[in-house]
Amino acid sequence: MAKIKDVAKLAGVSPACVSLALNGKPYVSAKTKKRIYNAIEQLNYRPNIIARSLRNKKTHTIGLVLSDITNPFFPEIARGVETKAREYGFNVILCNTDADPLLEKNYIEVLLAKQVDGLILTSVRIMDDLDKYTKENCPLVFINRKPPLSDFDFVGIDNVASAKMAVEHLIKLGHRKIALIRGEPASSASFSRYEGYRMALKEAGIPYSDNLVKIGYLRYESGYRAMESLLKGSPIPTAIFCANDIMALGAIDACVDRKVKVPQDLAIVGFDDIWVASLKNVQLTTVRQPRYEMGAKAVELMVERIIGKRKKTKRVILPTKLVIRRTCGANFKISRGKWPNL
Amino acid sequence: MAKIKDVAKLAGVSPACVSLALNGKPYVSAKTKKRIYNAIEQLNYRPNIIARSLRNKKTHTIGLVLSDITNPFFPEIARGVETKAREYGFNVILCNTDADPLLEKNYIEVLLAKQVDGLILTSVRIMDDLDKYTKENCPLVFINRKPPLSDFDFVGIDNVASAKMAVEHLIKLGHRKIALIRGEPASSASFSRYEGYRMALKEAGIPYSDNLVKIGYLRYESGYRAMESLLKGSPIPTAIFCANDIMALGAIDACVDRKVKVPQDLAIVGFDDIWVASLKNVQLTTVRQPRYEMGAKAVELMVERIIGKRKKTKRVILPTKLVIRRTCGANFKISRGKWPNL
DNA sequence: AGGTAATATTAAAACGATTCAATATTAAAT
DNA sequence: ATTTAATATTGAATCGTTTTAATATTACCT
Repeated sequence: MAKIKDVAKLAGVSPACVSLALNGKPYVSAKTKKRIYNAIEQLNYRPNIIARSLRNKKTHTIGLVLSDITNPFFPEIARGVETKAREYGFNVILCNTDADPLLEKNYIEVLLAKQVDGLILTSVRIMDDLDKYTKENCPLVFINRKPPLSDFDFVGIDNVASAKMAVEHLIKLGHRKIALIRGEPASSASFSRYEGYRMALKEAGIPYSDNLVKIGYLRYESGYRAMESLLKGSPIPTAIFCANDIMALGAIDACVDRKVKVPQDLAIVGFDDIWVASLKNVQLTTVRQPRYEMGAKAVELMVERIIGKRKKTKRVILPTKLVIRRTCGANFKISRGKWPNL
Repeated sequence: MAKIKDVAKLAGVSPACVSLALNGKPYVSAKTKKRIYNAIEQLNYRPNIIARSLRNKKTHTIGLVLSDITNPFFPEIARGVETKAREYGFNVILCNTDADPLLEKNYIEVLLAKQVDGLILTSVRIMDDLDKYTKENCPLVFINRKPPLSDFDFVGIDNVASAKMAVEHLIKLGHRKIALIRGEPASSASFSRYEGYRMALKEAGIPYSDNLVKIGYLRYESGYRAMESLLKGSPIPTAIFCANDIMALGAIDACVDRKVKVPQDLAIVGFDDIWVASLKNVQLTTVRQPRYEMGAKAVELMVERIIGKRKKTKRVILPTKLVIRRTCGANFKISRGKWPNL
């Protein structure tokens, strides 16, 4: 591989001059510039960015830590991050942690050692122990789940209000026995959605019952099992709010297997609005979360930090939207049919 | 940030010694080792991997170039790549190209400049002009679409046989008017599936008709439109083989909108077996492609090259499997009902 | 021409690690 | 105790850039 010295020799100038030309610095005459570019062409020279990074203390690389790119929640975030990062001239290192705090920590350490210019952490588990990264010169931006104590940059949604909106929709349709399939208590987002659920019930004067709340792990199987359990329990709900779409799909499938008709027998609302939700055979009512924008915005916050434009922490809350589809359509009136096998 | 010199000073040894200790080289006495580790602890030292990379000419980073992580085909490949890469101590830079050849080329150049140790290219468009990368010391591995001329490492499936298997299934069910919604002619994978389709027809003595073949772009909308067009055309097929699941889902939705019942009126087979295909309300018959394994295998090929274990090119063909579900179940007998609106 | 100012070019010192050859120390063998 | 061998440690060069301060060249003005 040709290096800057080779280019310099061939062009009959010094390496310094080549560097200046390459970086568009002033005071490089037109004719030497031409000679340099010719030499670059001839030698097929490509600057070694690692060497440049070492010198400049900038890698133009950021880390994206998420639990699993295979989970339909994440690809759009990743895409938002990557596309916006490219706009600013950054590359993105993708890290799947499977929500394992140990892996999360490992990855963060590796990325910092690799001198990434910034770190975007989505749905991260580790919450304590994060403070020590405050003094690193590497900005951290959180998406979706925010560390409770420390003040880091953050992009997310209003989970309380969004969940409340979803449940209020069910209430407006006439439902009063509304179940919740929620996420893990440890997650701040999941807890907020739980709060929104309770708030909506309270404001409507509907009593809260623990029997109607199941904990899932935001996975299809969790939704399926939680639904089974709800159908066996008492009271049997007429509507269900799921903390994410994947669990809602699991819940729907549990209904299909038991010949419970959605929405005739049971209304279901999800959360996220993943692509599947819009298929004609699915038509899941859900709360849309602007995932692409969340990723893109996170990069913007990060870049503001990198170029030192901002010192104060910033929390960005993006708007959500209730997308009404078949699983609890607007015209739906409670008229539960007969349930077999219950 | 502490550097190796600081650690050395605090431990009362030379930087060289610290380096030897850190890299587990022999001939560092136990007691100095202890002093060194203490110093590292105290200073919160973290080796600068950029500096190390410059010296070692190894970045332990690979590039993954794909068209769009948002396309359900890719996340599992990416996951396979990332997980296997981690096993070997590599990080993965994710690049979305939207199948734009210019972007592909840009990314490849940037990644090479960033001195990645290897490059995994999936569904890549640029085919000529790739030869110049043969002499780079950076191994390239292709997934899914292989460059026709040059011999690069490759991981994929037998598209001809897999498509043939899918169409043969339809034939076995009694279908004779079988349409194909294929991918772009330029793609080798799409062409092979087309070949498989023709081959199956030929062997069954079914005449081929251009009227039954529509070109899509592997996207939902393409599938939807192609289906519309097929339903308007002549002859009207009794079964459709789609070159990927997303188009199959689009086709199904076009059927739903026109009250054409799947599979009663029309059988549909997809390709890929994305997660959605298994939902109870979808139940798409399809050809499973081991995407995670493809990604993982690609990394293995790459690593073999990186450590210089292998010089000859290798092409790995992974097995596919026909997953039979509702959209053309095994018990399905052609008994087309009446189609409204045709 | 001569002097100054503006424009071009370059040598050398970083950046933070690794490694090799050279040297220092300890252990083993006589 | 002395030599030899084995084990530890280190100085200095290196990886391929960028940048600063110094120097060289050209252009401009009287």
